Amino acid sequence: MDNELMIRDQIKEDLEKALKSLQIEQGKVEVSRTTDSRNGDYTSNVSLKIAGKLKPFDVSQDKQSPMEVAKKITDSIGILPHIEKLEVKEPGFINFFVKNDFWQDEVEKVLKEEVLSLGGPKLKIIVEFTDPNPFKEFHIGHLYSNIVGESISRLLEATGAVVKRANYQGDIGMHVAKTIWGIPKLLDQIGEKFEDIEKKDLGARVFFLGQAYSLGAKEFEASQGVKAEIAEINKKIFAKDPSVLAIYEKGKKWSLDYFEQIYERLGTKFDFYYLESEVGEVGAKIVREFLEKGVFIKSEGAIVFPGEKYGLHSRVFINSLGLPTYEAKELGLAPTKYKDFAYDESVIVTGNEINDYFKVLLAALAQVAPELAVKTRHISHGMVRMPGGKMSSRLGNVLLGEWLLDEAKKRVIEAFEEVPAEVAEQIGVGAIKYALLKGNIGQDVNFTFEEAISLSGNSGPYLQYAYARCRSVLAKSNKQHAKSNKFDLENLEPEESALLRTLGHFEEVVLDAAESFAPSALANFLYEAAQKYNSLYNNLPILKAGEKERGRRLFLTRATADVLKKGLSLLGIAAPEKM
RNA sequence: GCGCCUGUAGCUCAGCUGGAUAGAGCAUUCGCUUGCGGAGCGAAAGGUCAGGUGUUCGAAUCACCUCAGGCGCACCA
Repeated sequence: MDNELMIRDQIKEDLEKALKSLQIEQGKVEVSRTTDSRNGDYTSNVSLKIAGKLKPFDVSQDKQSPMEVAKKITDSIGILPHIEKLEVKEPGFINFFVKNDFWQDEVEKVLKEEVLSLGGPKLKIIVEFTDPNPFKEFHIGHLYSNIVGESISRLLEATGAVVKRANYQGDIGMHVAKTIWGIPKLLDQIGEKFEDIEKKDLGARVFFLGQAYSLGAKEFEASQGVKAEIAEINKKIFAKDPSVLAIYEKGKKWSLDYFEQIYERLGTKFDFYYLESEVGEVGAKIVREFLEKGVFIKSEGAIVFPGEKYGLHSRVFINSLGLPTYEAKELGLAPTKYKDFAYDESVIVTGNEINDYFKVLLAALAQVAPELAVKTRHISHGMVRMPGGKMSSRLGNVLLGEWLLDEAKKRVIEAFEEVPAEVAEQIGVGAIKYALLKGNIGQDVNFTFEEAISLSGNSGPYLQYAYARCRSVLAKSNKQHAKSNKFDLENLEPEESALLRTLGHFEEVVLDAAESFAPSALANFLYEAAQKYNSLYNNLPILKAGEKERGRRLFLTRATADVLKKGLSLLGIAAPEKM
């Protein structure tokens, strides 16, 4: 998009101008998309809002009627370039009907762009997401975080921002100590030696670590003695004690290599990796420095941030052993990121179970680095729930991210006939991504394979199928027709008009989705577009239509394919040509 | 106990910076193929927007209360 305003904003400006010329004071004018095409393309409720506050033009009345105000406004607006007609409707809405050729131009603009670019400010934004922990499982929560973070990153890029992806991995802390404590115990239980484990493939090795963690975590809670042993191991890990170092380094590498395999499947490439072991000391230093300034206080041998002062709760930043907790590490992470990339905005995507914790953290950050705190934005997502109960890595009944991907692919292969493995992967991963992104990210998702894959309806495969169908129609068309853009826009069939208008809103929807960090807004828009195309496809001939209609419908087919492909890509979903 | 989030059709969810007749998908019932991919399309049926009070010309949307569920509340992350 060039510097031109979006039509919605143009209408807004026109309304504001009209109000000014009528000498009506009104701060914000709202213009929104209509839900019913009979009411035009855009509507404003401005006269309803202001009528009650205005002095009557006519002294015989004690109030302005919204209808009258709306009429005065529309008279004052006059004729606008892209507007077919203006209408005032009870009880006082002003409806704008946009010309067909404007929508055609909008759609063509999108078609011309290789990559969608809304030409917004080139903000520097760092987006942190996924954040799995070495020595623990990569579970479906991490998968969700990755899918949300990747989509948000792509949406922000589309607006013109320069986005860097960051991944923060907890390679040090109590969970690591629990795993390392659990390793020899687990080896005993299964009657194997560490050397045996080393010979296994990567997935099996990482699975072993997860089991060891689960064992350690269980015993940690069950026994005071074990608790002390694990705390001791934790101290040794921080001190890089030779008795634990070798196994620590090996386990860490296994985990990180394994995570990398999953990122590749998901289509994420991180620009920065941060490890807790690296930012821990930075954070601890900050805490000690601000302990003297009174931001932090000592309590029961630990250093805590007194959150109650800010209407929150207190949290430990440095524990009584002198080791930084996650909180202190996170405090060190903010300036470390900034050193790598002087961001305008820092977005952190996590599960919503740590919302309150994050508020405390941001309050602490506001004390030690206010300039960074104001740039930081926490986006949280809900839990992925599957029929069959809760998951907990502590109890060892966690659902692995890799399992979800494999299972989806397997089911795609079963359900589809003769689908190449590569396409099955794209459909499977796309199905999962779409299922997780089509709802509000802040809420929990009830995930079922049936809904995500095998059923029709609002699903990834439905959108991919619509795309593949468009490609198929285009492949069978005369190429010259498919490329000509000039055609008759008079007497559009309802299906054509509805589709053209929907597609024309693409950029507006992407912008809104990016601004509100809501991939679901885009997902639902794409579904609407696919539905409208399918409706046209089923009700009107395309290739066998008359000359005039064929050109027009092929253009719409091409535009639908393009919007679906670009839109799905912003959700991180591939669009196979055939499926 | 305190804090945050959630409650919309049988089920899963959109809609929430107040606006026009509350929308989809699944499931149920009926229909559409001598045509471009039927994994599709069309239609029917399905609602006390948890309940109550308030604010407003107008409330699913805002405020307050009640009920129900989820999550969190100091040395895990």
